[in-house]
Parts: sequence; structure tokens; C-alpha cells
Amino acid sequence: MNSGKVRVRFAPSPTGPLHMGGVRTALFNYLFAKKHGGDFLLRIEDTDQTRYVPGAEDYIIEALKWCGLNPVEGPGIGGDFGPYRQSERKEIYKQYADQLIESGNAYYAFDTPEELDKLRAEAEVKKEVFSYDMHTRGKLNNSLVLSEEEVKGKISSGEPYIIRFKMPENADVVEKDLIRGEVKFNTAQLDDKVLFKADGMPTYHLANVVDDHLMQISHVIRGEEWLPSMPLHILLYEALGWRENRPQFAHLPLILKPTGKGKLSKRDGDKMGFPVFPLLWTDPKSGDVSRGYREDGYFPEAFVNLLALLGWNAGTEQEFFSMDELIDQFSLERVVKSGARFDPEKAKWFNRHYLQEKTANELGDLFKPVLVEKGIEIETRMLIKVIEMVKERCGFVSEIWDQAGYFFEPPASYDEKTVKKKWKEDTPDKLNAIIEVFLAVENWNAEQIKEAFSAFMNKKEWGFGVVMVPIRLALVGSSQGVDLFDICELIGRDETISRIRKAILTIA
RNA sequence: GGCCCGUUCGUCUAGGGGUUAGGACGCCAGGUUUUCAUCCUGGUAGCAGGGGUUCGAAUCCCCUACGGGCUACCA
Repeated sequence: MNSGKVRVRFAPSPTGPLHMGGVRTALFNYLFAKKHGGDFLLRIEDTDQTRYVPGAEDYIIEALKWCGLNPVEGPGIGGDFGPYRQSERKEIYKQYADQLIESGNAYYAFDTPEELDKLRAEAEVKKEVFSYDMHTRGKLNNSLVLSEEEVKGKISSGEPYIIRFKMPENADVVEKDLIRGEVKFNTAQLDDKVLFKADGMPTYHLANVVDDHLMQISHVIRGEEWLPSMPLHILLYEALGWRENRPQFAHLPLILKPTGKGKLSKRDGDKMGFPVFPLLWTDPKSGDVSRGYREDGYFPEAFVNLLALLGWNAGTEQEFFSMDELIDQFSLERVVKSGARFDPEKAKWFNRHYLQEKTANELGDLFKPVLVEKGIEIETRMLIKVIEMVKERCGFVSEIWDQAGYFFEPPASYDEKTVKKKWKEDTPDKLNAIIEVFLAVENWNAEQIKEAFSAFMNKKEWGFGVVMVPIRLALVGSSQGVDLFDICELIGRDETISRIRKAILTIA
């Protein structure tokens, strides 16, 4: 049945924006598929209508697109194994649930949620945990204890029911995980999971197994949180008669909070000032806004690169990988077993690297909106020059303004510390003298300005620092910035002199 | 509580019986620079603990501790 072709799926639930851990799962699936010439598909697991969030599916699709992780099959894309939205496959699951009942691997249960809650509460009082399993199912309200007539009666009278898996009483389930090696479970510890809900929808477990089989998935690559349900899934494949061509499993380590305990959550980003989502997300109900890597100015290349190295490495000292290099070098064997703490600082470092790889032209296009917003008009030629000068100082496009704002408008204030330290009583006199020097420069370019300036300084025997820092202060507003004479050239002689004069008037 | 997974610098990691335990981020110092940033060079810092096995364990085994995940008619 399975042709042997590698087919993997990313199967998110549209309950909100895709978390960066989810993107990484998608990435590893994608890399694995590409590496082996296989298919990467998207399946939306929307079997829980109560948690459905409008916009989440579109968000997922857009996020994958931004990262360059394009599925070959999925909702809105098509494919031979559709539909790819589980809510649209509703009819499919019931027959398999029925099949499991017929083969004695599952049973009907009529216990109400309230009854079960009560049992859980009672157990909790005794410091125990209620489990619907081999020990308790014989005393509960299900087709294992009820007579056939009673069951039929209940069902035909419309009483709500669910279908549970009948977990074997004492069987070892041993399965090879592609990342962790052999993992062993005993079914005596496992409970009778719900496969089919009262609302007519399957649970994750059933839908997942059925769809992976029907869609001929060869490898299930998912987060470690699913490892405990692997034995259930294995047993389900067996019970459905799909033992031989069931997929292989690989459980990815989790991405943990930068500090503190637990896995990375939405909260961490808000608290520590970094995005946990690929794209900006506005919650349709609360209106809460969560920042995204894209809107925060990260390049998709950087995002993908940093995600790839969270739990995987090539075994070499290479840190920067293009998507093609990732595809070429990826292997599940080199996925790390332990959870990875996310480090926002390293994320920034990655972005700096990719920014340096952009041309001034590319950066200019990305930066233009900032200028438009500020109402600043500038020739493209000039803008490119400025960006070439400040580029190496930037890690984000947004930092271009921080590093180059003084090219576009005069300083609004002067850094107090620098003023205190470098602005002396005789500074205005010296600057006025420099203005004269500047006025006399024949060709207003950095080289000539510097030459004239240096000659004058040597003649006067003034220290460079005592004059250059004040000039910088006048032009930039602080002791930062690129080469002073480059600034002079670019903003022009008039502007240079006008800024110096303004500083003399303002600071004194 | 039970089950499962994990544990090498602060963080991401290499290393899988004999290594001065390597790299990267961060941090610190020096250098470059007229300033700041960049950049370059160097430095700081690690095998969770205890038992085995072995001539020899970071590496193999066991125990403990710690961390994480799961334990819903959620995925």
C-alpha cells in the first residue's frame, strides 16, 4: 500500500497562532521530506470545535509560506489524499471506530463528563488519580458491562455515547523512535483513551492514525509531548490491521523557556521581550497582540537558521545554513534528545549575519517605509550611500534609523555626558575657526575636508579630540556615528556649518 | 502520585572507552578606529552525584538527584 516513498505531514491544530516550536516541527518535517525526495504535506487537525479560532489556519499557512516551508498537499493546495482538514473528513472516522468495536478493540461508554469529573474529584481527595482503565472499566457505564440490548437501547434512544479504546491488560509495546531508540511501555499502565467523541468527531488519536494511514504517511515527526501516546497509536495501527505499513516515529525535543521552568510559552515572549510566534498575531476575542519574528524585523533565513539549530546540528562547526544546505545535511540521527532552552541573544546574532549579507539596495527598499513614515524624502542614490556606511553597525533594518538618523535630520538634543566632558569654554571659538576652515575647502568631499582640517589642526597644535568630539556632537548629537568627514560630505557644507552654528548657540 | 524522556561551559552544542573535553552565543580584556558600534585577537566557564565494569570512563551498566513531558469527550 505504501509505495515506500517518504511522506511526512505537519498537522497543527488551528487553536491559535503557530508557536515557534510548531514552526520548528514543520521545518524538520520539511527538511526530512526534501532530503529524501519525499512529500511534505499540511493537515489541519480541527477536530475540537470548541477550541477553533478563526484566522488560525490562515495564520499557519502564511507562517509556513514566510519560512519557505511549502507543502505539496494541504487545504487550499489540493492533493490526491484530501480533504486535508479533519473536520471535512468526519464521515471517514466513524467507520474505523465501528470496526474497532466489532473487533473487540473498542467499546461504547455512556458515562457523562460530570460523572467522570466526580470520580476524578473523589480520587483526588484520596490523593489518587482516577483512570478509566482495566481496573475501573468493569464498574462503569459502558458496553463492557451492559447487555447488548441495553447498549442498543441507549444508542437508539439517542443517549450520547463515546467510543473508548480497550487497552490490553498486560502487553509490552516496544517501538523504535528514530531519535531516541527503543522505547518500551506496558499497557497495564495505560488507560482507555477516548477515540470518538459524543459530538460525532474523532479525537486526535483516532483521526491521526486513520489519516496518517490513509494519506500514506511514512514518518511521523512530532514534538516530544506525543511520546506517551505512541503506544496507543501503535496499538491502534495493529487493531486496524495496519501493523505492517505503519509509519516510523520520531519525537523531537521540546523548546524550553530561556530562563525558569517549563516549555516555551506565549507569556515568555511578552515578559522577556522577544517573539515566540513567527508572525504578528491579534487574538480575535481578546484583541491581545503578540509580536512576531517577521514584524520584529527578523529575516526568514535567520529565523529558519536559528530554529534548525535548536535541537539539531550538522556535527561540524558550521553555524550558518541556507535552506538548501539544511536539506542537504539534515538527518534525524543528528537531532538532539534533550530539550533546548531558547536564547534570544543568539537569535539576534543570526539576524545580524543575514542582514550583513543583504545588499545596500535590498536594505534600502526595506528601510524606505521608515523614511516615508517620518516624512523624509531622500534620493535613492544618497540613501544607498548612507546604508553602505551604517550597514555593518546594524542587526535589524529598524536599527538603520538609529544609526543613520543624523544623516536625515539635525540632532534634536545633545548628549549631556559628552557635553559635560568635551564641551569646554573655548570650544565655541575653536569651532568658529573650524567653520572658516570648512568654508575654504575647495571640493567638498571627505578627503579634502579631512586634509584641510588636519593641516589646520597641526598648525594650531590643537588635540584632535578636543575639536572633533564637539563637531561630532554638533552634527550627530552624541559621540556616535561613522567617520566624521564622511558625515560632513554627505550632509553637505551648508548643513555641516549650520549644525555647528546651532550647537554653539544651543550648548553655550 | 504513576508512566515515559532527558542531564557536557550561563545558553545552544561537538565528542559515544585513552582528547590539553572542541566550536558558537553571551560576558570580560586587549587591538583597530578621531568617537561609538562593527571587526580582529585573547580570556572566562562544563562532563549532576554515587557506585560498578575496565589497565583506563564525559563516553558502557546500575542507583540517586534534578529537569522535562504526559496523565481531558484538547491537540
